[in-house]
Amino acid sequence: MRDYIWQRMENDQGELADVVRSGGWVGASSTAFSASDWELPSEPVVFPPASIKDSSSYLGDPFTKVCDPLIDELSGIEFFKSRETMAGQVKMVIKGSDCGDGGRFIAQKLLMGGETKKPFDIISPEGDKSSPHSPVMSGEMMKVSSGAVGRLRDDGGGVQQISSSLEQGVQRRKNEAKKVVCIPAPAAACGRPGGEVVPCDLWAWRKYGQKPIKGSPHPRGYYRCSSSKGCSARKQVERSRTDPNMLVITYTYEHNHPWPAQRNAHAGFTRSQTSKHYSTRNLKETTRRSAPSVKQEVREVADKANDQAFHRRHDEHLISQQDHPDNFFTDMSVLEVDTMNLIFSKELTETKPEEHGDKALDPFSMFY
DNA sequence: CGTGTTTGACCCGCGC
DNA sequence: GCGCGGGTCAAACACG
Repeated sequence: MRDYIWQRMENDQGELADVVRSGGWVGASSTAFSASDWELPSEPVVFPPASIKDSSSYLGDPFTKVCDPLIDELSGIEFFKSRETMAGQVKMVIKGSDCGDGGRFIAQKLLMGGETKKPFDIISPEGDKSSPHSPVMSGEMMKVSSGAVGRLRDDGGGVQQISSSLEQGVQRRKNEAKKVVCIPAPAAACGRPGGEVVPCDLWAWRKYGQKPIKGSPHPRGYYRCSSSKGCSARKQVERSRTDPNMLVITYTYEHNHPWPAQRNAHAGFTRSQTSKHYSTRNLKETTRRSAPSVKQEVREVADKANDQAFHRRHDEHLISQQDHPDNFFTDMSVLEVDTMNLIFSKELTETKPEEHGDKALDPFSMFY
């Protein structure tokens, strides 16, 4: 069983940094918050690291109910957060990432916006009783910087109610809680100077602007969440100046609504992926298929495959719930990852059969 | 009609 | 105060 370990720390200046440790989290030093901090280890992390059992800062087994499990509504994968007494530190264990790319996907997914919550509410011992299906979102991991706390937007009228304080107004952009994700640029976007093929991240985004950036040959695209009216979540997409093959996605603000059960703006997804300028009509026709029906069908196929895989493993005595409940549990999570693989494979098969066929896809590829 | 993108104009923070 | 550069607005348009 392998897992990534995610750590968010606060440095001496009160700034938050996110660190992914490939060799254990204990003693990890905080770093400046930059795009590179979000890079995931090339190799999955074996959990628990050998050092962790001897660490006084390790508060318990995150794979037990000591920590509140958080369930990703879409994939069903459970995540666990481990708490730590030291102020300003939050640790998260991403469970069930058996394969490197699978874990990579999951970790990426965690960065994609979040439900609006008070900082660190989600890691209270009691959990979030009001939201039994609390999806794991980046916002829950993010401690909003001091300048952003209390600055709200009016969801109803759509009128932004940024503080009228001059001091806070000046700091509006300065103290914005941001998350930066670096991902490989979709192949289709390579060599395309005029725009980007924006990776899909399950939220619905609407592009509202694009600007050429000084010093960069590539423009920056501005997107806002279109899943919910009044949601202030934003993201910016641009190519890395140092590595044009990488996309730098910056998330600002947080989603003020749960993860959309159905991607209501699936049309947006398909249009962004199959821009009218760069796609064929056939591709657009296939992707226009209604999202709910596809998703339901995919889910059934995935569940069926999941059941078969489970019974096969069980029959082969690879796992035993009675003798090794923990192993049983973790293996189930692995199966859920497999399920996710099937889902994404199915979806892409629906849209691009000539490219993907029935081959199971790397779940990370759904960002393309 | 409701979703989206495009794009020029405008706003605003920030350095000088 | 001024100008630059980044971020946002909103009208026009595309699409099914």
